[in-house]
Amino acid sequence: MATSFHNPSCHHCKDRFSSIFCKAEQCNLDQIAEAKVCSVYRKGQVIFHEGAYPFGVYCVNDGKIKLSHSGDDGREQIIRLVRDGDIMGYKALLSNERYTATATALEDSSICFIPKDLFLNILQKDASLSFEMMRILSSELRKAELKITHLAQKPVRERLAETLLFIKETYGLEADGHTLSVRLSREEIANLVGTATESAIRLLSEFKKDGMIELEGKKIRLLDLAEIIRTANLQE
Amino acid sequence: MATSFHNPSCHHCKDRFSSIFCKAEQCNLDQIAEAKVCSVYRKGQVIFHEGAYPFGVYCVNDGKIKLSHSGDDGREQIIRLVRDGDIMGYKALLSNERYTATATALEDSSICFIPKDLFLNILQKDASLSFEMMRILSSELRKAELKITHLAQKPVRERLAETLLFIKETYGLEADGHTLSVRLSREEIANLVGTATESAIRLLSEFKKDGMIELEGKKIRLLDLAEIIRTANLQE
DNA sequence: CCCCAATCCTGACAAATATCATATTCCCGC
DNA sequence: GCGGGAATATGATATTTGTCAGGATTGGGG
Repeated sequence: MATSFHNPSCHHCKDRFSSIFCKAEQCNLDQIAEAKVCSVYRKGQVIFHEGAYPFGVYCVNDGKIKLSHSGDDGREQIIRLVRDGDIMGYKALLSNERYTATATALEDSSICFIPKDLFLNILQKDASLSFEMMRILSSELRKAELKITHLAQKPVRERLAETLLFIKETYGLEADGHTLSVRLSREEIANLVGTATESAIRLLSEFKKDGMIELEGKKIRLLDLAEIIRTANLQE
Repeated sequence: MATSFHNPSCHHCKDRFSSIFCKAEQCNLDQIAEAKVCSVYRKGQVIFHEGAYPFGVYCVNDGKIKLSHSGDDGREQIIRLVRDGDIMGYKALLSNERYTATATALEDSSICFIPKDLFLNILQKDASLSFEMMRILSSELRKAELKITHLAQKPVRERLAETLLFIKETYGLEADGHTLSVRLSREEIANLVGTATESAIRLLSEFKKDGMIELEGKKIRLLDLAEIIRTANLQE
């Protein structure tokens, strides 16, 4: 199981201005800070499992997480990349159903857990918090619908380029200004794009040959951003 | 433009127990009933356009609506089918951005319009309403993520069978217990499945040959539901 | 440091699906 | 009821993408 340690204060959390709690009322933040439990998960560890019942929401203090569906034939589909300040597990909680996705740490991560009753309770009382929750849900829904359209209409090549840009937007670049600051396996990239691993590998090689990117193990350096954007063929 | 007529009362609306407003407080319902404008849209008419700014939410009193993205090359992707009691246009409103989808009437429909300020205002005050809003958003998000996984992993044949079941779940059957009670063009079905029109037509013909369905113009009769479910290959 | 299992890569091939072309049918307005 | 344009249907073909196979590389644990 994950190691848990003394709770860091929510009031000094580095994500307090960007997370869902940025507009929550002070007294509610106090309650959350009191009740939450913060744990460290190692790379590869599962935070929650598809099919399990939720007992609260998770708020990422520091780390990178993937949320994925396990498809019929067992193939994984990554549906979201989670970063510092993001919460996860809220969908299941709000609709009072089981998790539809599995959360797995992409690297060692420290994650706070907020018990269900408290979270729902505060959500009822705090209009700012619940409005922020709706804003997040709307934005996720918008992204999901766009992804549906692209999956249905765009070829793998364009989707791969788009995925590289998406990873960059989500986790940013390393100090060199080019390297994606997350290490994903080719299979994970394929499961993000929605294609076969071999196709992802092949296209990454092509991108490299065309000078758009540079590959070094799991490091991916974006060399020609303009060309990647062009390849992604975004219109909206 | 759509014909508008004297507002029907929200308190006697046939959808008042199933819509988002089912748990709203009485006084807020009064305000909405007061301010809303109900209009009739003819089949094919657009209720709102992708790219436009929202001025309120729409609540379907009676009718059938499709919400669709217009993809890069102009091909349409249908992302939602809307029925009596559903609301639409809330995503854009909540995130204060422009519509990302176009709403088009699939048949003559009467639709109520609730002004933005009032809706947002009541959402702030009425915890039950905002909780219901979150529940709806969660459920839509869940469906969208499932659709992403299926688009990425399931062949067209399975997705078409699934789409037929989805249409049945959404709009139900006619009195005969077999005919889908909505008329969609083959192209619309294809745009729901996420495939080429010809592929949808071809597979529908196969389904017919296999005795799963019966086709008569735009009427689709589901004859062998068990076999359709088997073909859809649902696991979750 | 070395080995073994994972992962990554590449080619050949097969399958799924889209595209193009062409009937055929349907349905709407006159 | 009768054109005519749109929607539907079907075949031929091209393209995209997935699958399978085998080899190269890598990285983590002993």
